[in-house]
Amino acid sequence: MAAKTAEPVAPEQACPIAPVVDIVFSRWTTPILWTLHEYGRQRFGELERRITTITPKVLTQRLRQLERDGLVVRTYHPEVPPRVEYEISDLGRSLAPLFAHLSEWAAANLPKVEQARRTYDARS
Amino acid sequence: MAAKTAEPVAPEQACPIAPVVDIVFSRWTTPILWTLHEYGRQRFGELERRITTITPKVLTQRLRQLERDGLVVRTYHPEVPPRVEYEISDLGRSLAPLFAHLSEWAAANLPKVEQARRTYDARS
DNA sequence: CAGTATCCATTTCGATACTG
DNA sequence: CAGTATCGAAATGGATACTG
Repeated sequence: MAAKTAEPVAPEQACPIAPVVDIVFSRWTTPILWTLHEYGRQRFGELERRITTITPKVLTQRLRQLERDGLVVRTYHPEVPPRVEYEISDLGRSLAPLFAHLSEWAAANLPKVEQARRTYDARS
Repeated sequence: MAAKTAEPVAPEQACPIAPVVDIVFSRWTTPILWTLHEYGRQRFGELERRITTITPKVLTQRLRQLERDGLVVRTYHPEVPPRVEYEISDLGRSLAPLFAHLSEWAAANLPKVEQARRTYDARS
């Protein structure tokens, strides 16, 4: 908090949480993780139906990313027709308290954000 | 967690934290909030130098958004040359515990994510 | 100093069609 | 069923130059 002169730092170092934000809060990841946490192990099509506005292409991309990061486990059953199941991993589940914390902040403060927006939009 | 049949819900409703994610974790917001929290009230140019890779255009856009959402306070001093100061608001400061929580998760689990990536990239 | 304006590159997205 | 391929639209971002 001291008023030092501005000393440049690497973009990621300017914010220690930047890396985790990229992993956990990139587009579509929270709806996917939330759905997997809420409804348990499920198939590609179920996810697709529950997250109504996502397209299969994007859903695949995001699931691959989450799988690569170890937050989601993909299980392929070589049957005909093929069956694939996705579930949240232990690592993914470890985010639950964080998401709960976020929910609490939202409940307490989202109305304030909305009020701030109304005030801002009203002036000017 | 029950295995109901997939019932479509609105995209935001598929994930209750989606709205707050948009507000708090959209691009550049965490580096900006972090810098304001870390170094206190400061001018546009200081922010620009500390967050080395951001351009003035984008910095302005994000600061406006944060101001509108009530997370940042902008103070204009009508002098010559003009002086503008930005500081984090009480609402913005209320995110500190959440960011700390995120830091803790990162410290404990980022290595696991990196390991998962190495494993994933090694196969296939 | 604190931005704007403009132009352009890149990424991301959605729609659609197709396949093992 | 669980994706992939392809295309084009759109949002976003960066570089640069300029201004009250």
